Amino acid sequence: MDESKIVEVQKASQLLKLLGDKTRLTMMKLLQTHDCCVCEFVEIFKMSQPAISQHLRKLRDVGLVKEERRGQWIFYSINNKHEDYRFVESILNHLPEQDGLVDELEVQGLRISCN
Amino acid sequence: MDESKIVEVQKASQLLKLLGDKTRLTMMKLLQTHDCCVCEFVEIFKMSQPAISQHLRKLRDVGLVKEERRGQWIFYSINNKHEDYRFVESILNHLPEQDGLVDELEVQGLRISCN
DNA sequence: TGTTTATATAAGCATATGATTATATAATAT
DNA sequence: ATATTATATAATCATATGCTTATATAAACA
Repeated sequence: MDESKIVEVQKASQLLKLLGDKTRLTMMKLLQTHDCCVCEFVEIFKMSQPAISQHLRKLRDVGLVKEERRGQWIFYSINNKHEDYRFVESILNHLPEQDGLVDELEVQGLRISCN
Repeated sequence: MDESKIVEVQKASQLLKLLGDKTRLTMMKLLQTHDCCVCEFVEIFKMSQPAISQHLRKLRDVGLVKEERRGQWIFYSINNKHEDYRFVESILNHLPEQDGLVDELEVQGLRISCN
């Protein structure tokens, strides 16, 4: 009752279903602190490139993430302008940091950075 | 980061998947304020009794709800002792009250009350 | 220009999900 | 004891989901 922003049940269940997948939920948590490109996700999740692309598409289709080309890579980032961003954020804030996953990439020299 | 209780991603995604269904999410929101029996849900959701029973079973299987027999009815209630109750609660708190659904039952004389 | 690299999309497939119908169980009412 | 009422479970089925493989696209590079 005290929560800042009200989300209609229909909308909320749609968002929860999207987040109700381990891969996508981890992606979102990661994106809270790091923009990532597709190939980084492929490494992190040890999952095929199409599989990753398809998860990102679902997140993008509802506007939870944005894509932006940087050089030869396409980077994904959290869309904090999303109408229900506060709702999503409050969920992600209950999850443990996933920075370790990105750190591993760094160690392996697989982290993409193009600023 | 400021959220009280940390939920592992695996566990969180499982819970979110459960809540990522309009019927179950509404059930949980309703149960925040009213214990309900199966036949009330059947009326509220205009859904078959087995369909309702199966949704409740999923919620019960992960311990989000408890069941208790009262006379000829079996009432369901929120299990606020659930390990991740705070997490779930914080989600439900973003949703609009669903009391109207129970009020309708009352009007139709279909509200079950046995105290 | 042609090749490589990064990503997206399409088609196909196995499994998961949510509903239905039919039936079982268990308490209540007659 | 039997019938009724409330609920659960099982079997079935259509649709959704998430992955794979194959292919398209589009920028970067030689």
